[in-house]
Amino acid sequence: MAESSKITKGKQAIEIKKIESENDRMVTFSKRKSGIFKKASEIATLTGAEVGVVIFSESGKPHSFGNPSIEAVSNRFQGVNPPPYDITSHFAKAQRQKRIAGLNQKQNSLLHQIAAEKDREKRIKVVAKEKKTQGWWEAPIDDKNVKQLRQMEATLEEIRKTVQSKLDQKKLARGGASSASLPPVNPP
Amino acid sequence: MAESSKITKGKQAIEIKKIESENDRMVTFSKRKSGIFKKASEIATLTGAEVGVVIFSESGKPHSFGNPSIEAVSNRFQGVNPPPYDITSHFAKAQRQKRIAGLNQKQNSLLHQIAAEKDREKRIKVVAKEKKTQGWWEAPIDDKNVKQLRQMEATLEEIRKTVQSKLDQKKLARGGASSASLPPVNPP
DNA sequence: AACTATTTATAAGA
DNA sequence: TTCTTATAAATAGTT
Repeated sequence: MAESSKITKGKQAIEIKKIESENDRMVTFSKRKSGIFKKASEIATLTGAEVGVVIFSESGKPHSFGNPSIEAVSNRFQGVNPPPYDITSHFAKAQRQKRIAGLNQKQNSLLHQIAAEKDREKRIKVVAKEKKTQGWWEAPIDDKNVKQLRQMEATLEEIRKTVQSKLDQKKLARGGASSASLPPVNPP
Repeated sequence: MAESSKITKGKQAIEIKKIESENDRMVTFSKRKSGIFKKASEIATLTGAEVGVVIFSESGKPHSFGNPSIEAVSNRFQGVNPPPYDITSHFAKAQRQKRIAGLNQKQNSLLHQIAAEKDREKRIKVVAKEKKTQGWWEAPIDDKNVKQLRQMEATLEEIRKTVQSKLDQKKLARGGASSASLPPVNPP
């Protein structure tokens, strides 16, 4: 057939090196992330393996996938994993009540900690800006630390939301592999 | 050409469900594991992401891949990623390496800890079934969130220490009205 | 482990 | 973001 009859060039081989265009980079990230998560899911199903994948996008946003692999690496960030255990017994119910109470405590604790960490981040920034006079005996501070803190905050925030959600529902529905990605957290 | 001239059937679509034959399962595991690691490597290079993958084969053996390294990714998650930039002082560099070495010694790779945790988890479940009078923090049977929270708390605590250390060194204690030290984390 | 014949993933484009 | 198309890449079945 004539070349001109082709609608698109279709997939072309690309060199495996950082994609220059930021937009293309993000598109590729999104597509390939899905691909990897799918593959991870498949190897788990096909071979009975347990899999955990964590990807920090360039912006520092965490994306993860975990197969039902009990808790292992499982969606610790997203917390979308449901416990498929029956809670029919009277005893189990009581047990659950206890746990919820515990989560409530932790909820408060988490909020407090998040706030505290954010406050510390600010102070780190200040210190970093004034580090001109830093002496050799002082531990260097750089932007990397701030970035890491943000990641931790984002992760914490996601877990917090999950916990909050459970508290709101007051129930642990089963469901399984919901979407692996989620609408992450507020950037600075 | 005649169909019979084909040497093999080539790749055939398969259903995504556990492969019955143990041998086939292992072969598939091996092939797909390689595929996933390759994909993980590529997304990291192409998009500048950081990736960590852990796969527990059916036999329980952990296989991991990480870019920059599985340790780096998991350490980053724990907030102790070594920041290798703009070092103005030769001595500061050494000093920091010291500190990082210390932290690394105290903290094992998160992902590998999880590997070890798998076994413990099973035992906990067994115990939980027999002793149903435990508190929620004792990880009763189906709670994944508690574990997540505890992990996060531990991580936070590490970051806190690091940050606190830096602040102390900076003598930037500031009338620190903000949160005191967050201590509890672990219930009696 | 190597080899095909196909299926699957995905780069480009819309 | 989601869909389509053409093609590159991965891999199931075989040797």
